[in-house]
Amino acid sequence: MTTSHRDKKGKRQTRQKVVIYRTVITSKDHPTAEQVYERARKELSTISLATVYRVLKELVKEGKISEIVVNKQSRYDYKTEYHHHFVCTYCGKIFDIDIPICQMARDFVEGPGHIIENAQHTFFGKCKFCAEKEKKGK
Amino acid sequence: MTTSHRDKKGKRQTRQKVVIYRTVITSKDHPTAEQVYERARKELSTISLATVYRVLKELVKEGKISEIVVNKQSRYDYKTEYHHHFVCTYCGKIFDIDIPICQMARDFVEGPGHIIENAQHTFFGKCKFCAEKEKKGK
DNA sequence: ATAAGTGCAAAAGGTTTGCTGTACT
DNA sequence: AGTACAGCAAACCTTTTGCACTTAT
Repeated sequence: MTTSHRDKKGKRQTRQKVVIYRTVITSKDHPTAEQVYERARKELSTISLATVYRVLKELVKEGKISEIVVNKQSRYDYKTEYHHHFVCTYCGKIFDIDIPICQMARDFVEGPGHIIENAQHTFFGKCKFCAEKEKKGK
Repeated sequence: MTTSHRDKKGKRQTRQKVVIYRTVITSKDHPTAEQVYERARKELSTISLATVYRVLKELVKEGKISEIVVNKQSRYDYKTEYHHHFVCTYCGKIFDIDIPICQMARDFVEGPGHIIENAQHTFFGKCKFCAEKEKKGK
């Protein structure tokens, strides 16, 4: 029996998947699907946006990358451990807030009997850099 | 000087606004814009969806209602005090989790100098009722 | 009277999908 | 060989917008 490049579910290894995965893993700025597409295109110019969407969704389901939603738009994150985000509504940048979900919040959800499977905790506001820029501007 | 029904910004009081506001205030289930539209239509059948969208946005900006986003779709909430939400991914129901933002999380954001203006903290999972239903089903 | 607001239909923006052809195993 | 996958364009769904008409003040 030869070594198979196909996973348990019959998924195949394609050039597109490799490029998309590498693109996300090397992007530290929470890119949108469109941005992943633009970056992946530099390596594989014939790739299509539909494929990018399909592969991103597959990678998320497999737990290889994670997805966050900001302004009703998906963004992809090479970090898969849970963390919060801070979104600057002035410059658009997204900052990782590396803390787990607060235990009290968790208790308030699980206390009534709900089962947490996922969470998304996002803060919005003015980032340090935009705040400084504004101060100087005056 | 007569008492004006117009607020500071020259906003007028219309039947549409009154109906939409009342609809949200009396809806305890975090309705979508479409649901607000359907409900408002029972009182004012000629109202349009565009007006519902415009008025909801205005009410949110004025702080009279609040908006949460679930699955990239806006939902409206009569409660304006901050709270978290739990979304059941099995039945779609949304539950209020009445706790403020954890102080530690806040400190982790403000520590580096960011300024929090808003937040949205959502949990996803299986609600108490769906969990019970499943247990009985076996 | 006049400017804000409404309704309608079209457009926008992000994402998904059907189909046909391609390529991994 | 046979099935999973890719590319393309069309469809989708929610939300926004331009325009002409209406209405609150």
